[in-house]
Amino acid sequence: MNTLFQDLTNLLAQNDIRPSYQRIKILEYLHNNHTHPTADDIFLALIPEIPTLSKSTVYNTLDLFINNDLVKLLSIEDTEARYDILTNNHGHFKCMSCGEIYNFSIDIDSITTDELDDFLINDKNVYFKGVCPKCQH
Amino acid sequence: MNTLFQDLTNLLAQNDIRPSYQRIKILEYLHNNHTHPTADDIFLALIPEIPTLSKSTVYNTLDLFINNDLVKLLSIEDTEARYDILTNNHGHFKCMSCGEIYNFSIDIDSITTDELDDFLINDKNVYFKGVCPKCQH
DNA sequence: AAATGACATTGTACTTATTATAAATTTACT
DNA sequence: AGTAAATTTATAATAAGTACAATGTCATTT
Repeated sequence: MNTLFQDLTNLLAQNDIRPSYQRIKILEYLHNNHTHPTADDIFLALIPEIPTLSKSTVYNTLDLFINNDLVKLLSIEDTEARYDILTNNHGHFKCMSCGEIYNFSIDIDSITTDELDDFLINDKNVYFKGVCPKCQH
Repeated sequence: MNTLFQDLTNLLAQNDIRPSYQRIKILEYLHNNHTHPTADDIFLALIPEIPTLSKSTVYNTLDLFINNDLVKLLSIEDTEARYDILTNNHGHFKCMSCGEIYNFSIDIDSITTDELDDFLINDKNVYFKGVCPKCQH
């Protein structure tokens, strides 16, 4: 059958999150689309399959995933939040011309400073901005 | 007299920005307050001195400063934009408990990857999130 | 298997940061 | 001083996100 669906169901259960259809579908979308979607992107993508889906559910579910470290919130975009399923360390580059957000691999753990020795660090982000190759002419 | 006022006036003139009273005052506030203020913080701080000040002017002026590389836009905060007068390389730490944003020195130039060789990089940001010493108990 | 209570989803209304726009004011220049 | 351009202001519009109450769903107990 659909083993991804089953895997994601298990992943949710492992995190003590009741694997509702909406939650699995949202997680599945994030798993299949590493495009740093907005909440609205996710909503619009799923509405054909789940016509009753509410935006509140999308927001609630994303918050739930963030609090359980399944999903990471990106603040690279000024106007609206973007979401990224949690993967290995990587930075994000935003093209100021076309708006696309690219991943690039980087060892974020190695970025450190003894000025923060007394701080509890839960999350590290590296954001670059500029112009991507496609937009350089 | 007030030499800072004069210095900031000159700084604006050097960047081909007409040094209006509002612009100088907004720049002065950012110079004196490295607190990563929101547009509203700036507006509320200046309204006693400039009763006619409009929020549009604050937004317009901040955009102008950003486009002239006098001010940097921080996207560490999800809900509203924060502004930082341009200084040396440093990262930002946001305490998720009290919301305060701390600076820490870091050599951002040394963060690089050959994956972005063909990208034009204009801006690099390092954001950490966690709990500051004051809030750890 | 029905009842119960907890949890999840939905829809609506609301809040609020930001943007757009047009009018009014100020400034620079002839 | 008069005029055009730049700047500021005020208001209205946009849109992301939140709050909340009502509805629906699920799991467990009896």
